[in-house]
Amino acid sequence: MATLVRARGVAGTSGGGDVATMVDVARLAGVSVKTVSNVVNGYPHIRATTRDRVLGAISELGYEVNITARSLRSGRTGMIGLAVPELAQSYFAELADEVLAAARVQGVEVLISPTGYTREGELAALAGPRRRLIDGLLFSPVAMEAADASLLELDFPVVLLGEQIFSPAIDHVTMRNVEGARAATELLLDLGRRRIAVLGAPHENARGTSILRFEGYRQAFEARHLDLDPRLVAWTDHGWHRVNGAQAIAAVLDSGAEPDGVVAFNDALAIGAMHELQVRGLRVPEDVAVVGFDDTDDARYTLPSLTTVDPGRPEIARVAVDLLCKRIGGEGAPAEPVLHLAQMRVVERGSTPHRR
Amino acid sequence: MATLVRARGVAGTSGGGDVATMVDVARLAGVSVKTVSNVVNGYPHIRATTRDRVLGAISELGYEVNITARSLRSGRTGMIGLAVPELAQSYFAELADEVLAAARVQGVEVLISPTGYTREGELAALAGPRRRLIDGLLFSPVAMEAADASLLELDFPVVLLGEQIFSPAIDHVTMRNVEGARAATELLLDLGRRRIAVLGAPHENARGTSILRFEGYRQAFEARHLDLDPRLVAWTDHGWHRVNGAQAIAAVLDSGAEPDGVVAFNDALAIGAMHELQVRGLRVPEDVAVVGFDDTDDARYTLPSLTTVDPGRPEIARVAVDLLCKRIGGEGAPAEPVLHLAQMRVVERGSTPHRR
DNA sequence: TTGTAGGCGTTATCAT
DNA sequence: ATGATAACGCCTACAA
Repeated sequence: MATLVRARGVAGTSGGGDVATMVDVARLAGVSVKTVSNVVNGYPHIRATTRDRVLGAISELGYEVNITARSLRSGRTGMIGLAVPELAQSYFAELADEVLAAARVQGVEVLISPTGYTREGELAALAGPRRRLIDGLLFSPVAMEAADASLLELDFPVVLLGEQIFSPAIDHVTMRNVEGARAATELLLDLGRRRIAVLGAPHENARGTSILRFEGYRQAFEARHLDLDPRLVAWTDHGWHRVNGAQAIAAVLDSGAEPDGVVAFNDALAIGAMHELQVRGLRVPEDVAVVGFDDTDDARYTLPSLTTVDPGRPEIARVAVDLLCKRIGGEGAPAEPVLHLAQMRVVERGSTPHRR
Repeated sequence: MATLVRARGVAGTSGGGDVATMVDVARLAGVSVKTVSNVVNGYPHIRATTRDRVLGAISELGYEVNITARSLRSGRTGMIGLAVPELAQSYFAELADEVLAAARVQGVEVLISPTGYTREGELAALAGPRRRLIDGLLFSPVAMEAADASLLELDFPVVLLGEQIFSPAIDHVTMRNVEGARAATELLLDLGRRRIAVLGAPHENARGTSILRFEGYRQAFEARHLDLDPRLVAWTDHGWHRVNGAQAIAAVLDSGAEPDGVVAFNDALAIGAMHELQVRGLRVPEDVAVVGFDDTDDARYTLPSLTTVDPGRPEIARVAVDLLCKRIGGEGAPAEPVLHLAQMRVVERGSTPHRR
């Protein structure tokens, strides 16, 4: 029927401000739509002259493929999700930058969902209309409970970035939490410190990260047959921000525990604690040596600069994105679920004295 | 024709792991597809019993509307872009969190593109396939040149967040740069400081932000008939990170200029500078008072805590998202291009002595 | 108030 | 190596 011909096709012009489609390109190049599609998608068996004609028409019309139409047809959106608590926490901001860079290499876009440290926020990242926008999800849960683990078995690939080991059936890419916290604690023990406060310890609603890092702290003491002083163990009520670190070390100091070292479970806690120590007239590292965790950029420019555990964040981002893309593509993906632990190392700076 | 009936329709089952479509819902509810669409989109004139039947079928099948198909049909994706240099810079990370929150209120998704402080990165955010994924763009350019301004006149809405006033034809939502820098400088002058270094001053490839904030610094001196010492004016080669602040103040100190105050054009520069000052044995604020710009969370937990200019970031995010959504919807949008300057204020902390 | 018939721009199938 | 045609799932006319 004549009505099948589109209006701007009838007019025979390129349509002015209108956006060119494959039909327009095909008409200008004198080929079929399928051939244009083949050229656009790099299909190999195309005569060079044909390809040149098509490419000429494409650049003449300023044609760009309509990703929405491709998505509808192919069932893939070319986007992956990144669900993290908030970007204002440097660790997640830097992780997001690295995920975005790795995604660019893979040719996929990233849709970031802040989950706000809440269970509801995390469940919303898994369900809802957002799920239809992405082909897979990088998920860093901190508030979900073990009982929610079954929700992770979705009809599309999920790679967990956090430390919550919910299920051996799901891919995890994460850091050596136990080893990192143990190495941080051992650094202080090597320096002769014995009254080492720990900030971010697990309490009732413990997060996986907290449990694992505390285990590293505990192991370091146990290996040397030293006892833990419960007054030196501080947990935080509302997250691991700087303010929580300041409050936590204040509670330790007020208890009369007189710490000579601090292991903080992230850099923000360490920075807050260092601030509070210095405000109270204690010298870092002479009176109290401090070690953080995450090696965020913040840690380089405190005074003194902060000794911290580098968890291998770029490696985590790259491995996780590559793995997720393989799962989505279905090619080259390992048959078994992956548990990848990134390379870890302690970065010694001014908040701990030099080791001899 | 019989071939139009889909395979799983013939089978008459719900299709197991298959995803339900409007056709499935319509069949189960015994209504037409159009009616399902009406219910989903909140069309008012529907009989209550019909709506209930449809809603029942929707929940029974676990149906969710296919956003991709809706996008193809409607020509909108329901996503907006946010193009900023990098998330690792706290200002942009906190801005991104606030944009995401405002977008959630508006019911749109946000696609973040890091532009890496490069002209190519910024042009890529405007062109390329990414453009087809979003209905509008929040754009914070720092490297584009005035000659590129015409590229901003796209076939879809753009709201500029940066300070580059390229064209009066484009919506801008930004901060009071001149007033903020002037207020910061005047605070130091009020305290009796006269040798006030400025970090982040414009040089050849000047960014708009730098030019505007330097103008504020200049005005404060001019208003008091004081001269500028060029040795106190420091620009940075590679961005406004902490390391650049440390290098810039080092250059000032090495010139023998002996500053008693510092105005840094963002908090990262201020933190780097404060670090370098203290490493060299200078006391903040006694010997050198320091003021930053941006009121990032970083500024609260330096030692001393950092006096800074709060540029009204949450207001910027909210106003920009709301304006962009209005432009996209075409309803309630102002006829003229908007220039919105957010409320600004100086937050006094420990890096400047108390004013009497 | 509800139903029917395209078509949004792309890719897959099948044919040539 | 290339072409014709049918979906992908939804929404807008128009019809009833």
